[in-house]
Amino acid sequence: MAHHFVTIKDLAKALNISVSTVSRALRGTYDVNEETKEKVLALAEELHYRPNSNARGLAARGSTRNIGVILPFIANYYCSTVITGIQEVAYSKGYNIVLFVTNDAAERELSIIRNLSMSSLDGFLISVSSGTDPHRYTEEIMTHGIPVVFFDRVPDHMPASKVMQDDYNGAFETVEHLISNGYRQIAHIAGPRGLSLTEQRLKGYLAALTKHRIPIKEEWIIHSGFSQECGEEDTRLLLAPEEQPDAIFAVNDRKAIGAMLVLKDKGIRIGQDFGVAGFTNDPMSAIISPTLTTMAEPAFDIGKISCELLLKHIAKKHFQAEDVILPGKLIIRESSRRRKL
Amino acid sequence: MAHHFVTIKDLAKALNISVSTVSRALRGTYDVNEETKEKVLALAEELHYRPNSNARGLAARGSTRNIGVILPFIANYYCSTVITGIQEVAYSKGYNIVLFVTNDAAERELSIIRNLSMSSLDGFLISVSSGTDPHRYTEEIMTHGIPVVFFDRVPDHMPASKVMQDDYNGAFETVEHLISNGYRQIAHIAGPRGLSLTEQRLKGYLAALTKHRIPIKEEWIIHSGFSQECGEEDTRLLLAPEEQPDAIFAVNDRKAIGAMLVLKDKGIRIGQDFGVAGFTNDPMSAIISPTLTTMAEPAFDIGKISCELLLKHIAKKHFQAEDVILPGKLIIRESSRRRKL
DNA sequence: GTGAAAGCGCTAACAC
DNA sequence: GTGTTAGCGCTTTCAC
Repeated sequence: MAHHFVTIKDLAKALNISVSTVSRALRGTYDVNEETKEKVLALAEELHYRPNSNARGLAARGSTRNIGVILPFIANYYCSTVITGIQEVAYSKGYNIVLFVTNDAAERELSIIRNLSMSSLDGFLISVSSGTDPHRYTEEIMTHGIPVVFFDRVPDHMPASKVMQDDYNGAFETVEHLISNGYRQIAHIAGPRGLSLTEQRLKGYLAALTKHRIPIKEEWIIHSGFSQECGEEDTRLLLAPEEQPDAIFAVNDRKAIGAMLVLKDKGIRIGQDFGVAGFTNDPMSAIISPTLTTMAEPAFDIGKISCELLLKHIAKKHFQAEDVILPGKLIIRESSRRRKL
Repeated sequence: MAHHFVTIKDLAKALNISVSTVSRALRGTYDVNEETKEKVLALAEELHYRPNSNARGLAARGSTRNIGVILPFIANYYCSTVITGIQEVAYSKGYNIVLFVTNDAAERELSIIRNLSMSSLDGFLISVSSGTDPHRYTEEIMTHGIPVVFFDRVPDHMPASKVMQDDYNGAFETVEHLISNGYRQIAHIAGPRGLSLTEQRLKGYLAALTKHRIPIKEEWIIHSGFSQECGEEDTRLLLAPEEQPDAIFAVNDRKAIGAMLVLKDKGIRIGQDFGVAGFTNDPMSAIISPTLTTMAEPAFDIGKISCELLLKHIAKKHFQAEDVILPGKLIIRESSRRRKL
């Protein structure tokens, strides 16, 4: 399979000029005769010349046009939409994306990072896994001076750019919406502890209750994973005691849907008797019946902007870390529309 | 940013041996003194040595440990699950995946392939886009002798390995299930023409009708895209004329869900009055009410097996193209359970 | 404006 | 079993 690709040497030989001129012409460096340049480009086109990115990356630590994306999952609406956004920008700028999935496991995440061939990647887009010790990143990646942008699940106290949705205000607005629709006993089924996203949404929830002078009940705040099953379990726990909530604000739509399934199973009328609101705007939320009120996250834009920011960092050697916070949008649906009281 | 990574030269110098010995020790070639080998490995570990994959790929056309994955979308259940399967195998074998998304547009697909730096990828996993001319692939990729495995959306008459679900039998079984539950006027909302997946599911549908001596009505077979909106449109078209079907077999779950939304909107009782069945087993199908009967596709396994096959091809120079067809599993839910007649 | 040549980090003959 | 050396394809001084 020792197939020979066209190289700049081939072009140089055919045109009877030197490889360096070909190289310069190909990359559009200015001090090249317009005429030779065009000849080179034409021949390259004709012969289907493709630069060898290994050689390019190797020579003088040049750009490899590859960026690494490290995230916990891909098989869910939010993550795959973020990647679509990343991909859109990367494609338009001629970058390839190299995908690493951690399965939300800290060890796997670390092993991936440890075994990374940094030299072949120009930068990283990272969404950290749940139990991660983010300071490992400083050690492992950032000491190499490779640009990193964190998105969605960002670590605290990290001198790197971050792109995220407005978790705090999103939660605040959603809970306030529940309150304004007459629900008072609002529980929160939260994400895993230690994730800033979990913390911020919890804070938003607490702030909304406080603002409306609704007492906070610790036992109505349950931390667990992000899955639908976790949502189901949390909800069963909430419904077990004598005193029950009359609404649930879930950290994401999958958990909200889990909650709804349990509520429906118990014959509780969602909307009328019990309010439910989620976070994400997963297409499922518009399919389930009753439809689910949710704080829509700008997933595509998170991906797009993260990638743009990273590319900016890659372009200029000494960049300033930047934080970008994108607003969400409350989508009001049936699950929170209490019948006139 | 001119950061210096540890190289084999550094290791060689520190150990006072030659680079070739280091190189051999690192890759576990056998004719190396056990003792020196261990010393090298220990030092490499200590100094956090990482092989430079550019150099590796460049030198003697060695393996780059990168595989390219080209597919139409990622933001849906099926595709993202396939990628998860691919990723699982790639990770365990030390391969990276480089992702290319065509947005199901033939021009973009072609442009991606045209601009690929083949030299940095050891092989390709491809699911073709809708309007594609698959013979372009022969020309563009396969002439280079790079291993390719097609999955899910595979082109016909291509001398390459293919991994797919059993579309024909899956459709056949699903339609037969509808028939056995008393539905007789079964329409098919199909995928875009020209895709083997579309053709096979259509053939399965036709075969089931034929077997049960149910006349085929051309006007009850509608081709369009794969989206939920397409499902809605197709269904409106089907319900417009005087004579209407009493069941719909959809090429995928998103279209089936689109159909259900229209049916529900018209007050038609799904299950009792009208049967619906899909294909995929998207989690949505278990969420929608009534729940959707569907032919579950082995998405994760499609990814896993495709990747294993590709890696096998990469390992042995002269491989035989292989076809793998994975069975689906009918998941019977409420949308096809006709009340006792 | 262009060419010659060095070298990026690694592998694979080829010697010994 | 180990060292020497010649590239892989490209970029980039440094001459001219």
